[in-house]
Amino acid sequence: MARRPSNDTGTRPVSMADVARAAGVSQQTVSRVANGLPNVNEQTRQRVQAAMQELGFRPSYAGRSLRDGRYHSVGLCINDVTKFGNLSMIDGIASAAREHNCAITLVEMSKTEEFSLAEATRRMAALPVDGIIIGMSRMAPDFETFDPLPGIGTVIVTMYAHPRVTTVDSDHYGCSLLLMDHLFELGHEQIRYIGGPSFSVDEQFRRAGWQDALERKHIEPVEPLEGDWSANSGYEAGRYLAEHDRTMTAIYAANDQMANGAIAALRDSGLRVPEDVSVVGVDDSLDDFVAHNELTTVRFDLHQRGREVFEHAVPEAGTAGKTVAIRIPGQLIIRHSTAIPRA
Amino acid sequence: MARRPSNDTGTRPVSMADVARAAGVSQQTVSRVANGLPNVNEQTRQRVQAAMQELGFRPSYAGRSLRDGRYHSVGLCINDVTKFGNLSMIDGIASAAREHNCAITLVEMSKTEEFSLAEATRRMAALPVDGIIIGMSRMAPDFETFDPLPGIGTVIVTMYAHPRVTTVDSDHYGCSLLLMDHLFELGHEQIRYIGGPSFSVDEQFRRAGWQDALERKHIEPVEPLEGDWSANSGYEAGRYLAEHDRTMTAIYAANDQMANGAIAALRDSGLRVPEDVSVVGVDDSLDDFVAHNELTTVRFDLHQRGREVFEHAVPEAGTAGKTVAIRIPGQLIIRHSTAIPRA
DNA sequence: AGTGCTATGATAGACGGGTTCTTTTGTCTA
DNA sequence: TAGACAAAAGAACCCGTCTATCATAGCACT
Repeated sequence: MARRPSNDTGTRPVSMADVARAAGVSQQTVSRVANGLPNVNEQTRQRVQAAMQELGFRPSYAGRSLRDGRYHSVGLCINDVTKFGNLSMIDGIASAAREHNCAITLVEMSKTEEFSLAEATRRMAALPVDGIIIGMSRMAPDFETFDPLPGIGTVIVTMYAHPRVTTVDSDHYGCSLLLMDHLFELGHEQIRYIGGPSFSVDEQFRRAGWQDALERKHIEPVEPLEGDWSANSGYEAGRYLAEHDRTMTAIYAANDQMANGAIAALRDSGLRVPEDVSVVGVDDSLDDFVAHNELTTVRFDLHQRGREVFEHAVPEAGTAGKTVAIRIPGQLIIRHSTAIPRA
Repeated sequence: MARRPSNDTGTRPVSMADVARAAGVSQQTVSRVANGLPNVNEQTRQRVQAAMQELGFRPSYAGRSLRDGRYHSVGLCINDVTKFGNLSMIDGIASAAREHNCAITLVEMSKTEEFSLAEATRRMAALPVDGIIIGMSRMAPDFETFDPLPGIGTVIVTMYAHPRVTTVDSDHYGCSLLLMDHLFELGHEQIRYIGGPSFSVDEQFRRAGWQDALERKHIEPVEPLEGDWSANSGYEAGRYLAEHDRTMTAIYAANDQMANGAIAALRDSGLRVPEDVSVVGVDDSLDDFVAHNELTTVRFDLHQRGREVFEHAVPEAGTAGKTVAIRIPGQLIIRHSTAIPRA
């Protein structure tokens, strides 16, 4: 009648006690063998190992975790797995986790809707995790008021700083400054902006960087356009700009995909890139998809970000947790979509 | 001296007993409150909940799992997270997992090297998983001899069938037939092939489909080319074909990225697509990256695959596990990169 | 006073691995 | 033959949650 068969008939996993019974020894002798401890007779050891083999013994994760209070896994909570930003997050964290011999426990919240940090931590905390990582690609409704759970490391991946939680992100503000400086040095001043959807945190900071860079040079920023990160939306925006703005000399698209679309639109409108208009993007994400990628862009070190995120979420003993805000700078990659503006 | 402090000073997680002590009730009552069982006085309930709140109680995953023998997580073992095939796997499985209120425990093996199934299951079995999913994107050295661990559902995502393990995959052979039939109907016969790296299982089946389709029509397959899935490799191959093969009327590239590169190469060589040469790809992966995507391709239902994979790895009680091989057909998407061949 | 119900406590055990303490067994030496 | 000592193995208990009993108290309704 037991929910799980406690004798040898059913599907209950094989425990040390089962092995011990089969080998005719006590459970702790099995433990000694399993953990390679000394003081076991060689014959006994072999007998126990044979029993393990035969029964297909594997140590229970639950039992072990209960005992030593560690899970060897880090929780990652994001919304849409397929978005470039989130994908690169998984990738970077997977590397770092592997270095620490650690797994990732992944939870995808809604694909499209925002979620609260409280809800996210509540769900993650119920899972086997030694630390919690939350990708906040759009502003959470409770960001200001959020308090991390005590007793478990928490890191939010976002550009916004938080007084009580460590935040880590690629520098989505600084990347704009890098690109704008590059364009300024070439001599551009009329630089239009094609952004992602305005709810995106990355968008908010990339755009702020564009705007601040212009204002620092006392150039009035002209109406930014809003896309949806896709090449098609970049194309639409590029087409619009080609037809309505004859003074612009450069376009800053907030990601490479839109930049690629914008370039196609400019060329379809009879403008040359980079001779007539320079175009820059962000992410360095085109290589696999576009032959002879010529786009000037910013590349982020996603593995470094992954490492920082991981190590703050699962601090080594002693490193424990002041709240910090880490911004990892990108690297300007100059290709051939930028040039000195026409006279 | 205890490794974990057993009193109230240290960092030991808060247990039910702690809550009970704080609320002045028995551990039993805390359990009743935690699990929403009846027969608890409203005042008592509130007192207990207040204590939980204040102490930051969260039920121990280890304790609970140990008790009820379930982890509510499925293990996923793949090599390179960022490859399209693997990414789409994470995406599809994440959806299915969420529907079952389940997390994914992700382990990235080596980025580049193949791994044995025995090694993969060994690692996954040591984690909190109710089922094991292994993405075999290249042939494992021990595929033939592999035996799944008893007592835990195992699914391999691959086109190869296995006598003792359920395998699930998108139909990487059938997609070729769909595309070839489409080209045959238009009147093409000289159809060249640009494949991925030959160690790739997907490549092996896509290529076999191309070859069989031709042979069924008694057309001799002409030397397939090998790329690396990237647009640049597709460009190189396309350039080569444009210069060396004046009789071909169509190119089948084994993924969209290479197809996109091939189209660029053909156009750079003065050939029109689709008027002079038709081009098809697989995956329907260009939309975000290329404006006005015109590539005829095959789209796979990755969420259906994810669901099949998940449900065979973590069977509902009763559904338990005959070994099957499931191939999920793709869908032909006809755009404007294919046309009737020139006369 | 008896019956039935609700609210709670006390106690114990199952789950599986690991640690600590203790006991048994075996061998060597005085 | 007794004593010393080490190796081998066992017994007990802990980790935290949940459930299964049982016991007890309080209250209300007959």
